[in-house]
Amino acid sequence: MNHFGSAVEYGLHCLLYLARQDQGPAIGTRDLAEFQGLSADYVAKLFTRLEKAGLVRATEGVRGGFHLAREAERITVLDVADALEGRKPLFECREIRGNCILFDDRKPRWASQGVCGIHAVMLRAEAEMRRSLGDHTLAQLAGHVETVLPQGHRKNTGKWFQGRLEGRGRRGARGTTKT
Amino acid sequence: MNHFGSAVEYGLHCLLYLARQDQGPAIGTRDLAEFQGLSADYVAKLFTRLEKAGLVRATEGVRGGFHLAREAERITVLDVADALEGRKPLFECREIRGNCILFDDRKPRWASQGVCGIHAVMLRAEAEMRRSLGDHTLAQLAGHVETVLPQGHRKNTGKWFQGRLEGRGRRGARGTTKT
DNA sequence: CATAACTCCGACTAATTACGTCGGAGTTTA
DNA sequence: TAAACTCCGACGTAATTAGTCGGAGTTATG
Repeated sequence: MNHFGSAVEYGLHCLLYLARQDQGPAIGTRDLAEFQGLSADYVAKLFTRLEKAGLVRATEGVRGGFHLAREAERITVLDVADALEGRKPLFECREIRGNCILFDDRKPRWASQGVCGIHAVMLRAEAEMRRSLGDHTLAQLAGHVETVLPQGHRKNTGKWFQGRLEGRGRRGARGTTKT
Repeated sequence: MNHFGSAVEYGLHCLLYLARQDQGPAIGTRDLAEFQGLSADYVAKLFTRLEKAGLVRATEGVRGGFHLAREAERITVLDVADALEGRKPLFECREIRGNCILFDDRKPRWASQGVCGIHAVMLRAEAEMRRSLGDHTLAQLAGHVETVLPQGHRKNTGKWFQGRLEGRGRRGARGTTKT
């Protein structure tokens, strides 16, 4: 399976919407999910993890939703990945070194001293990967998206979320919009 | 789970033994496994993949076993990982872009043009990781091991494999050495 | 003040994947 | 000729991921 799963992908896509409208009102997870055709329950779950990691801040109640907890320039893709899937290593060393049949019974000290050479190579590769992810911020990504999308689309997106927000709390406005 | 699993780890450890004794006779998978306390069946399976990828060459029959197919300087950790677990990406883009609720029915061309920004970041990180793995060869790793291990140990290792080889083919020499 | 919408949170299920095992077929040496 | 080896794909089990469900607390509307 892939090292980064759907959680990271969904989370990043959602956070980009927050980054693009951060001075406005809070955005609800249900709206984010519906706008992108994702499972609302699942997105909600992801946001609780993002909040625990201190990347977003929730406001409760009917007009509630989420904001970024700090500027988009200071949230990296690496932060998001670690928050959502827990900092997991590329490779986990099983210390095969110590299994050598020649040490039957007790293994000598040098067999488990320092880091296994293979493990060291993997750690280095992992560090490179993390450095690369840490170099990209939500602000950069959001900026990129702006340049690619037609202007009209951005406007329509803003309107849709606005309309959604205004519809909230009104009795029966949602009814049975369960997917 | 980890991106690189036990297959890569076992495979690299085994290949290091081949690299360190490459001018000698072939080494059998059963011996490699037993020496390191691994499952013999599993190691055998890994070597069929390594052979398909052209990294090792088998010689059949009673005194059979494996050699590296080319010099240890020209086999990288990346080669081994790809051979054993198949070149799998860090991340697989599900093209969330195209799900936007505003395109109900047919999505515009620009929604799926080029690479998704998030995907691009992931691809970059993956490239960095692969570059790093591609920079390390079996020869380097084997050289490192030599500097760390006591001289006596290398000698004993050679002897053990030698002894194992000579014991082969003799009626009943192995008997029920099944683990 | 009561209701409906929201966030918040952990337990639960289903599908996929990694790891390891097994049994059979062909090859070579004692 | 028989025993040991490599070779090869199918199978089983355990762990992880993706997604669902139900319940508790908070806030605005009628």
